[in-house]
Amino acid sequence: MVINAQHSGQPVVQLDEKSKAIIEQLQHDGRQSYSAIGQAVGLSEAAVRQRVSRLLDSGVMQIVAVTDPMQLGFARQALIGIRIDGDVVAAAEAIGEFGEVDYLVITAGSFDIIAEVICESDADLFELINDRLRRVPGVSTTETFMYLSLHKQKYNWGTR
Amino acid sequence: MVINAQHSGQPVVQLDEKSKAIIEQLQHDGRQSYSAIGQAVGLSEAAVRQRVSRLLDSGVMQIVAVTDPMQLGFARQALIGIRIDGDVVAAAEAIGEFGEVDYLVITAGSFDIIAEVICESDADLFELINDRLRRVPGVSTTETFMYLSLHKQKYNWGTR
DNA sequence: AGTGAAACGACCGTAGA
DNA sequence: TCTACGGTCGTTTCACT
Repeated sequence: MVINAQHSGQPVVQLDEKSKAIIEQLQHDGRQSYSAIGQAVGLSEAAVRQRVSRLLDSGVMQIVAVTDPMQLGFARQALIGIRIDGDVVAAAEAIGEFGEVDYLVITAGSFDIIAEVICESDADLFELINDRLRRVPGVSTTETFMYLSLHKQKYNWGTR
Repeated sequence: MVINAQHSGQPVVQLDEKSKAIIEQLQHDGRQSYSAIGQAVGLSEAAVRQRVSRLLDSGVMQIVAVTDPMQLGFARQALIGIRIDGDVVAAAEAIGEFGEVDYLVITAGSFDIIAEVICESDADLFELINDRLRRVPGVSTTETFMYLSLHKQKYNWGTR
């Protein structure tokens, strides 16, 4: 499941100030009414609606619920750096299948793949790494970085 | 800005099946109407609204717009592993101030801090790491993992 | 916590500039 | 791509369970 790749030739969307302002509004509250947004940015309700539809349809923006894993009892998070012998993409596909993996990138550097995992307990995390991750074809070594605290997390790209 | 910490004594919220189903709906489309959700999960519109309000007020869930940095011209993403001499938290605060940093965790392992950064160009990334990051008090060494491709990204925690 | 009903406001399609 | 305008549907409030 490749969502995006650098140098993929994807068109880069140029947003005007109005669209940036709309996105900014929706980053604070994704359920704001179109008319409220319109008032904030100086457009009619219908105009806001059209622009939001375009942003959603083109995939530039998504409006989704995000949950806090900690508050839901998923207390063990970690980043895992993985070195691969052989086909990195195939390994990435396989590792991406694990439900505990919520984020996976192929990287340049001393790791080929870095994945973020969310587990309920140390035991779950250990089982994932030891019993499943290390048995994925191509995985040679792994290095685990347990989260001690999450200091910053933001979603507001494209509107700075 | 500490969003969360392990062993922080935060109450863990127990969600029933209905609330999980509601979250699941909103993870697919954060602007779905309460009545549509109600039909999907078997509750009245008013009941869905009350539950969603509670989930939002308690901070368990957020409904936000997320954008695709690539499509907006932020083509250089990287994870940076950072080793700190001295006060890790102070360094984390300082590094978190950089606008290019969208994600920052304090970790156990061979890095003290791991940060995700999003830049428009290699030059921006280089400037960030060399001119600003390495001058943050306490930063001893850094290791950069450039993104080659993003294979998986999901937001649907708590509802598996 | 959940339901139901009525008033209000938001949303959606269409038409026109 | 914007505004204008009705019909329709969603949301809100309130009384009740």
